[in-house]
Amino acid sequence: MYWHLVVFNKLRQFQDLGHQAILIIGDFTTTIGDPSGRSSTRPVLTEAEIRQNAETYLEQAFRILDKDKTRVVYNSEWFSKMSFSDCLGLARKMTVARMLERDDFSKRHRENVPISIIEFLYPLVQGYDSLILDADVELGGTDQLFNNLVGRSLQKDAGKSQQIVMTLPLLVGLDGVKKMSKSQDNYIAFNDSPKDMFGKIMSISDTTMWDYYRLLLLYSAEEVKELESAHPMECKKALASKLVGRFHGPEAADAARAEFELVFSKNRIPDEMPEFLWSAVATGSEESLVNVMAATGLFASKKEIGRFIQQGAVKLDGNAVSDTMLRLSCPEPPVVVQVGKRVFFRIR
RNA sequence: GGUGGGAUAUCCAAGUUGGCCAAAGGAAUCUGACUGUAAAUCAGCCGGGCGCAGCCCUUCGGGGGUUCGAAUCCCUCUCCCACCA
Repeated sequence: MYWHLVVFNKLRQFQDLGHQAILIIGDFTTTIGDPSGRSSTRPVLTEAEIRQNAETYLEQAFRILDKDKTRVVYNSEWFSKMSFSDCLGLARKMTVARMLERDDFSKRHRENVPISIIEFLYPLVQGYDSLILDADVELGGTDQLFNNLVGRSLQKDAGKSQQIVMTLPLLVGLDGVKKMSKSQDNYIAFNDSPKDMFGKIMSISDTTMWDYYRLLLLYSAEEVKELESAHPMECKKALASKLVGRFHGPEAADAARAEFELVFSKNRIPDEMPEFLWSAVATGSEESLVNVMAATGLFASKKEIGRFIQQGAVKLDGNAVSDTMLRLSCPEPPVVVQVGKRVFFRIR
């Protein structure tokens, strides 16, 4: 996910300056659930899901980080060995009053939204990571400030030198309002296809775009200012090209840009799209458009398809369809069905 | 431990003298218009099936019941909140 790029970028800078990075996989922590910024308790993931997540995470990380200067640790290494009395000993280090300093907790407490005790433990658990690893700098989003500071107290308590906490601005998601996160489904993934990635970036708002320039491409304030005099759309295309290029290479970026311009700026039909054989989507020589579309499995229901047609979102070879009862026969030559701005498929 | 309040669609939230409830309103998503797949604005849609101005099915925390008929009444279970202890 793109948000990670913000942290990875910073880590990479540290590496380039000769530091070693440690990535902590919170495989243990995940079983608790991070309360950050959410109003209800997070569902617990299974072990298999956690492992899978960790793998994709690392794969993404090493697109940016220097593998030789990175150490990967799993926090289950130390937490799974802890006894209950160890746990209580850790809990002793924190008071409820201090915990309620945390904005998220005090807010939920005020509004009578449940806070599970286990969530109170989370900052301690995370702080303990720093203690075990003798961290000297910890990076995180601004929403992690409290948790990271707990690491400092634990280190101080243990008579060790205290880590520096460096918080990084959160990345706004595609909606332009909430922070980018998986649960909000407003994210761009590192492994999104070039086409999707390009499209997602083009859909962000102009204000969000400058954040992306600064946080993802590390543009300085002056550089951004300079760009602001250009046409925003051009800036956005440039942003999209650069980012797609970073993950998929320059050729893919050029191709994605070319296709975007063809399809959305010139309203042309893209070259590549899913294809369905007539025999696979129809039962006889004639079939209703609704049934044919439903058979592709691209839509939630026939009701939805009916709505699309009524609203003029469906086009056959570029011509809008208005009749919900329209019947088709095996198309010759193949026909291109377009739904909305970005769904295309061909029937042959 | 006691008493009271609550659980409604993706989220928030009406509805609880039983029928007019597939369920008000808001938000989000989605579609159309305008555009630059930006923002703002306007309009529409917003459970599913049927050749569909109609009919049918599933839904109001879970299960059971009363009734011609239940989101609404009764029983029970689960979870949440508040006050008292």
